[in-house]
Amino acid sequence: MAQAELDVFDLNILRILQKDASLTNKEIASQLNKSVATVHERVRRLKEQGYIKRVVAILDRKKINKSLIAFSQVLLHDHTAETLATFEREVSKFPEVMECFQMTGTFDFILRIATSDMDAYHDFYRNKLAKLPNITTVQSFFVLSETKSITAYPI
Amino acid sequence: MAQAELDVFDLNILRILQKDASLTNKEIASQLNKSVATVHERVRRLKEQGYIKRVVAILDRKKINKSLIAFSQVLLHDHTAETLATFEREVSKFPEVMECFQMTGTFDFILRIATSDMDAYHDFYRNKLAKLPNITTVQSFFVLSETKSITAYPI
DNA sequence: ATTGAAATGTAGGAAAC
DNA sequence: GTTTCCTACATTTCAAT
Repeated sequence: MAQAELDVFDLNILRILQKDASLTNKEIASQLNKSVATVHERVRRLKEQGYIKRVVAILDRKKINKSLIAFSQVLLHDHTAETLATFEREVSKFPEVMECFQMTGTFDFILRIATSDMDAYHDFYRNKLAKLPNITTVQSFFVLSETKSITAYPI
Repeated sequence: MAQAELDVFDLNILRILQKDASLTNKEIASQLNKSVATVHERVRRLKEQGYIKRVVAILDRKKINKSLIAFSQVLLHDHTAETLATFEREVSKFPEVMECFQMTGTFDFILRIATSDMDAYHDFYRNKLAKLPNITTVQSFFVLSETKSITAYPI
């Protein structure tokens, strides 16, 4: 499968779907002055080729009792392939961990942790995260307020 | 409008839609052993009451030329309401800024910045971020690798 | 690759329980 | 609040360009 470049029409479709994937092909077609069948075919290809990874519902975290978001910076003892792989595998299993990135700089990983409150975070920290092997330090920062939070990349 | 509590059925619907919002009501109904109309009504309510904020397409950032993700920690000169509000308002206007959170700890804000590469980040930093008023320091960390990245809260 | 039109399936609304 | 029924609309396929 040749990975064709995206044209302006593809990009416009992606822009729209990143913001609202509940729009119908008809509405998208009308915005972009194309036929419904063409939009359908383009969207099918964008999914098939992996540009669109998935379509998800974004919830209001405060309404579902995930009021506390923490960013936790983790430093490991060493950086052997084994140590890194073990940490990544184990930390990914925790449902509280929504994101885990290996980073440049003075620590190794940054985690985004979602819990209901500080008690739940504390429990996660003591009984899950801090029990993983080879951790030197964990430094946590908590979200006070959310100024902007979007999933759409600027394209 | 009374904000009713969510029952197990609501939570199951939210769990499913957080992972795949392209499923039809029919498929959800079959998974949960309920009728399509019931699922339809529950989903309608979950949207109306704001539990579901929006439905979006998640793209593969590397395929759309957003290979570089930075987390930037920002410290401001002061914390008057005016200074905070101005920073929040202005930084939110930049399309590269996908997230902005005010934080506890040794800095004021954490930003998630998406750009194509280090040159583009540098340009963003010098010509946009660093030009905002009242910034004391910006410390940036870059994603080396993505171990886990989901939008679904654990519920 | 794009289109209009046909066929299929789903969403959305109404009425009864 | 749930179910069944019904209509409108959306998706999907296809032949033609």
